Amino acid sequence: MTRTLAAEAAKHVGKTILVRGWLHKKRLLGGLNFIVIRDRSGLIQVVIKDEQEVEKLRGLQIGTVLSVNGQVKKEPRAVGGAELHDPKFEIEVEVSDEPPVEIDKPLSHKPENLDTLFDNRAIGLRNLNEQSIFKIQAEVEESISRYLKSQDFIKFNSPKLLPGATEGGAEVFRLDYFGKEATLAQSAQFYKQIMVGVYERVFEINPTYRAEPSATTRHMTEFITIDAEIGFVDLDELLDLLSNLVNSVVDAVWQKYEPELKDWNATKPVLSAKLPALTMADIHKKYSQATGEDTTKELDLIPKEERWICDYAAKNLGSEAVYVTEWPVADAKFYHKLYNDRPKLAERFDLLFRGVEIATGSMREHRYDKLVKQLKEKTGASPDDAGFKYFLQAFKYGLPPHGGFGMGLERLTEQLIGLNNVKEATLFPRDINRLAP
RNA sequence: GGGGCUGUGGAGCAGCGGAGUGCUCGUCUCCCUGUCACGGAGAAGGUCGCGGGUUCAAGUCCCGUCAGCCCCGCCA
Repeated sequence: MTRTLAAEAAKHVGKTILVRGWLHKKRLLGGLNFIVIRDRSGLIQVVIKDEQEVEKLRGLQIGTVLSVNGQVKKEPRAVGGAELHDPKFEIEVEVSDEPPVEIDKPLSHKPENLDTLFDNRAIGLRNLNEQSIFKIQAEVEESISRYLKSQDFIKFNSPKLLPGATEGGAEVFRLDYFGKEATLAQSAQFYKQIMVGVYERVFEINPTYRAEPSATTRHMTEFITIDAEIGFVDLDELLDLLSNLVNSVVDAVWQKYEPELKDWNATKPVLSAKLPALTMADIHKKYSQATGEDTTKELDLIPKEERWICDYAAKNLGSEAVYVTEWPVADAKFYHKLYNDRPKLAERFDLLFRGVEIATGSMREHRYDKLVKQLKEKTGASPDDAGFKYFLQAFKYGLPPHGGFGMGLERLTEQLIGLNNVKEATLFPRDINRLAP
């Protein structure tokens, strides 16, 4: 007999079907007994009266893999409107150990319990609420791909093992590479720019690695970045594209997973079609005036400012996401393009969403001579270093004006759902204290 | 790296100087024919993170240490 999924059972009322899955819940009442089976489609309840069949289940723990033949009965009292009667069980994988966490009710996401949550991740993820986080995340990823492809982007993959030299800023992981030193990619930056010379519009969704000793609710040592790069654009077009992308992702995810999002008490983000943009100087000024704390000397936004300006934008600009533009050159990377008329400012932006930075982007310096000059000034490195040489080659042989952005998949998921820690939106988080599971 | 907070059966918590570490969930046994956070009766399961100290008496107070979390810094 071919397998029928739990969610499809209601279509087979009166017929005998085969369901395969995991024992999710046992309620043995005596003469009348219920169990719930979980498969990839969801849950189905089985009603057991036959004592011999009940005996097969005795001693088996949640997680037991089993298959069951049973007759589908329409039953409004059961989840999904149908349940299985007169079941015959076959135990496929017997589980006799009690699971370390209960998976049939919500798991604790309190900060002090996250350690337990992650230590038991392999089992805890079977919880339907945990599952929903990563279904939502999968749709975030899918909808990003769909939107970018609809705009003529080509998806590609860049290498994550790189020769020593780096773009500066974050610390990188160093590792032995057959006697030479290699690093783990801190971004897809150089490769996506190189690919602009090939396809004009490219993106990838892959892991990136940072060896920062950060212990916060926003940072991990490994995370997934959506890296996009676009040729023949200016800053306004770039900001518009990202605005449209974010709006389209929010719509897609809410359309597909509204019940799951509401289970997490999520609210649909209020976003303007064109996300509002405020300059760094303006935000410092507004924040300093509102709070009395002077941040006008800061290069970047401090975390409190990020939260404050998001509140401000939600209340005054009709958007829970807001761009920060016009970054001081002192905080710019060597590949950032500076404003022609204001060389103290870079054409860089961050996108803040619900108090957290979810994306960063910029126009890139595409003129070879200027780029080499900025490289030398900013990093002190030689253009002949293996880490820069091939990147620069792309410019020497013609890259158009271009720009792009990197967006954190886990941070976006976290903020869409309303979680408090980016690790909760990560299947198997990696941070300064955790390397397993 | 700096500051703060927290470590108590498998999970989540209470106890904060004094009788026998208590509760909820889970597990096991028994009862239960519509449960769905089932209900009822009983049972098992603890080096109270670890090491010192104070005290007649220490999960409880002090010191150290380890682990985790939160904030700051770094960073995205």
